[in-house]
Amino acid sequence: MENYLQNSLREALAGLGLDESQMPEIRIEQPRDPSHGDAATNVAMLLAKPLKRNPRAIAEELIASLDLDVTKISGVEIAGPGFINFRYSDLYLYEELRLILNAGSDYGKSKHNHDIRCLVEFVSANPTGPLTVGHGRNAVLGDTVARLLEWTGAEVQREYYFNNAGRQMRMLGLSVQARYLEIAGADFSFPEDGYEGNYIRDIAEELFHERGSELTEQPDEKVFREKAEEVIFRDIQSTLKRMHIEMDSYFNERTLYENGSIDHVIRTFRERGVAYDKDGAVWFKTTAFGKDQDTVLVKSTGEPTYRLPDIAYHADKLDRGFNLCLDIFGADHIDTYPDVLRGLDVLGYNPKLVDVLVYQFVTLVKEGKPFKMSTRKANFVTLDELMDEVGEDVTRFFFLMRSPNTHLEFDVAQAKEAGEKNPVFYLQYAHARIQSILRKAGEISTPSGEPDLSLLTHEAEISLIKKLLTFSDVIHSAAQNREPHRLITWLNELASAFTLFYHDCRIIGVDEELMFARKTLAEATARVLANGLGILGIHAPERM
RNA sequence: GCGCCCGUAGCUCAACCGGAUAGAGCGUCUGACUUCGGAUCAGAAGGUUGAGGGUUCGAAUCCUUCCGGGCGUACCA
Repeated sequence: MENYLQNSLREALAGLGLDESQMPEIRIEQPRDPSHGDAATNVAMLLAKPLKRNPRAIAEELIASLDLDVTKISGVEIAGPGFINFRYSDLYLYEELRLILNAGSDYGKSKHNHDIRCLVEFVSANPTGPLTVGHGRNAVLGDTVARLLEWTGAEVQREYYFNNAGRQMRMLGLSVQARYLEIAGADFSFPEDGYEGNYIRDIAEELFHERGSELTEQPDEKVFREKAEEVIFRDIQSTLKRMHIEMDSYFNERTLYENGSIDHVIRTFRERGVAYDKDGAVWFKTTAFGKDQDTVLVKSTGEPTYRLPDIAYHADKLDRGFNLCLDIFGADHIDTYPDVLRGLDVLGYNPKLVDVLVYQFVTLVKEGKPFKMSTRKANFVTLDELMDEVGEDVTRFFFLMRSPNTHLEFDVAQAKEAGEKNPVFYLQYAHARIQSILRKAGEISTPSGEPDLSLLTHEAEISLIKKLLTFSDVIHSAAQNREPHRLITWLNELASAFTLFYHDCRIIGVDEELMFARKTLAEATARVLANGLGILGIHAPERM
């Protein structure tokens, strides 16, 4: 419909003597106020300045030369400072409504991004502890944006990037070793910066159970580190699975050392004159790109900083043929990714193929006070604990309902009493209620053949249909902006439009032709609710 | 200090690329069907969009100054 209106307007403008260069961008939007029609454009206002004419006069001429199909558009009017408002014809609405049920679980899918091969990198927590509510936002955002992209036709791969070497992992191994020695009754000293969580003790106990005290003489922490990694990764994967997140691939940072990518980056940087040695370290000349300071790529100890493998990793993704690399980052990484982009540019890759979704942090509130989370200090609430309390659906919903760009306040106590207050139930309830009605209505015989949808003339029926028809638009806009909360807002509006219909229009107990038509509308609504909840990774229940 | 993000109703948040009278939920108050699920619905109260200035037909949205909060500004990740 949007395309249709744009094309018609473009033709009309051409008819007024405008050539390509004068043609403004024709945007069709949905007016906030339904009395302004179903679609509107501001082209006349955009033309007012270049043509030096009154926008309303332009709009009038434009309308006069518009040639619109009456089976689609039933009315056009000029309003306000020069908006042109269109009203859809009922015939068009009935036709589109029929398409919803034909498309079924595919309804809402589009091909907007059919040319995109995207790798979404998210979670990417190193295996030093269980996933916490701090990781939750990342995990759910990444997965949902991936789903949104899939619904707009993109090919998507979900990847988890991790590093199982380095200081933190060593510390983890030492922590487990200390607990193991403690359990075995041997001398031990807990490392100063060790991991204090109870899960460390659990891992040590598991190890003791399997191997007895034969490991007390181990010279280093290797065995313990490897065991910890194995157990923690298993735990992380089960948490993800519980959240309906399935990774397609796991990428170990070590690969980049083994296949020479890291060396290649350094070598190329030196050749291009953007890397140099100073004080025993290798530096990236980021001042040349407008940064205050140059950045260390390889420390004087010979160990690279995380930026170097990051650059190599992104080059690797592009080498694998993806034309969109989407990273899901917390606000603390906001300053690091420009270095990656610059690095890619130096290497000859197109940095525009990398896109970063930066989300603001989750503030954990405990007993009314903000609470600083730390995996090492064991100050955290795990995602599993959260799901035990409020369930998987509420957990996902919670992380999606707000714009990634705003801080998310997470009050533990409030989440626990979430129950009825939680808006996710409003959506699920609407779906369950429709299913209940359909079950009851199914026991009553309906006329055979196609329903006569033209019987749907009530205001509540019409506005419900109109709402349904904007489903794929909202998916598209949520995908393009990487903002899943838009879909939630929209689903709330849909559920609300349905409830209005439910209160005004009975399905059971009216004339059987009308019942058939209304049943069809209810079915279409349930379909769209289920599809929408599915994108959010939330269950659409038959009963509650 | 510098950089990025944020500031909207009592609270938590919306507002699609600058559009028409800034909207929801929770909370508060007043009401509603003897039939399809009351986990519902209708209505009321609640706002100088942090403050000032600017840009234009039009600003919560863009620019600028200030105030307040978060994050970063490591040879940590």
